Amino acid sequence: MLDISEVSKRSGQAASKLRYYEEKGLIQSVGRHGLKRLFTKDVLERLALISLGRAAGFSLEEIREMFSKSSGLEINRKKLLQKADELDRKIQRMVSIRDGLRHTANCREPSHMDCPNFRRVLSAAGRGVIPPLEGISKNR
Amino acid sequence: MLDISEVSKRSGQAASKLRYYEEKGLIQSVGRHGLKRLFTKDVLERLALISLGRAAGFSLEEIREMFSKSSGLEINRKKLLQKADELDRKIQRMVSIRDGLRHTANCREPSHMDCPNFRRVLSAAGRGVIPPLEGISKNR
DNA sequence: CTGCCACCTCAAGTTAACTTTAAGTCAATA
DNA sequence: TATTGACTTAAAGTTAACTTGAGGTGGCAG
Repeated sequence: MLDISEVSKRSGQAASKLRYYEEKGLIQSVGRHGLKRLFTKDVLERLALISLGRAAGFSLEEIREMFSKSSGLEINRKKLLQKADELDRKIQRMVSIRDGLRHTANCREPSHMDCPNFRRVLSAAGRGVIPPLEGISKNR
Repeated sequence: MLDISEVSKRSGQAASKLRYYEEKGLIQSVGRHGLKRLFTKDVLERLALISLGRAAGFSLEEIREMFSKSSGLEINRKKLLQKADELDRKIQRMVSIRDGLRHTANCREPSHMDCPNFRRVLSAAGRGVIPPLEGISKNR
């Protein structure tokens, strides 16, 4: 059993964050000693996974979905694979954007918008990034 | 010359966002017609670049730095390439994380933390993600 | 000239993900 | 037993990136 400061130390996460995560249902404490929360050490694994997800740009809510209405530590493997695929798509877009930045830095066209290369990259970057060439557009 | 609704239509960005961007120094209007802002059409290119940067996960402040204390449209090519490199590193991490998610979904180790594969992925994912194996750690 | 309406400004509201603060509790130590 | 100090809760504060709302202005169609 670990108290919150122990978990904080071992996970590198602020205690306030751990309480916040518990409040949001991302982790659970298994009991109390007086007022003080007690955690089992598998919370550390859970926290590692959460950090992994956060680093990948997923919201806490999305991460919560990755864990089953779980019998303990069980992870929802299907959701996990879904997220991996999602991440794959993100990566594709980031590659395009990276190439777009490099291109923009090097291209000497007077206006980037006239460069087909640049326009292609914008379109790969995703929704709302591409101004239509001339005229009508979805506005919100 | 374009008024704000024209820019909004062509860029697909809400007028409020355009005003906000101007306030933050990311775009400029070139004059007024009465109260109404007037933009030249190269603002569209600028906006495309901003969207590009946002889609890549850069903050408005970071994006602002990508533009020179600029003689007009000139882009700070050096900063642009820096950001591309930064993005490259982000991509590397995301690839690791994606692999980490896939691994976690498939690995049958009782505890992922005991799996060297998983630990390697965590460490690739970056700062603060890796709980030390046992004991002493940076806490904030 | 009058009034409309798209635009304006400035302030306040919104969301996510936390942190900070104030006031309280309680197990362990002296 | 009294004090200490790490922990507790609840509420409020913080930041980024916007949006929304209230109240104002001024070209231009009629």
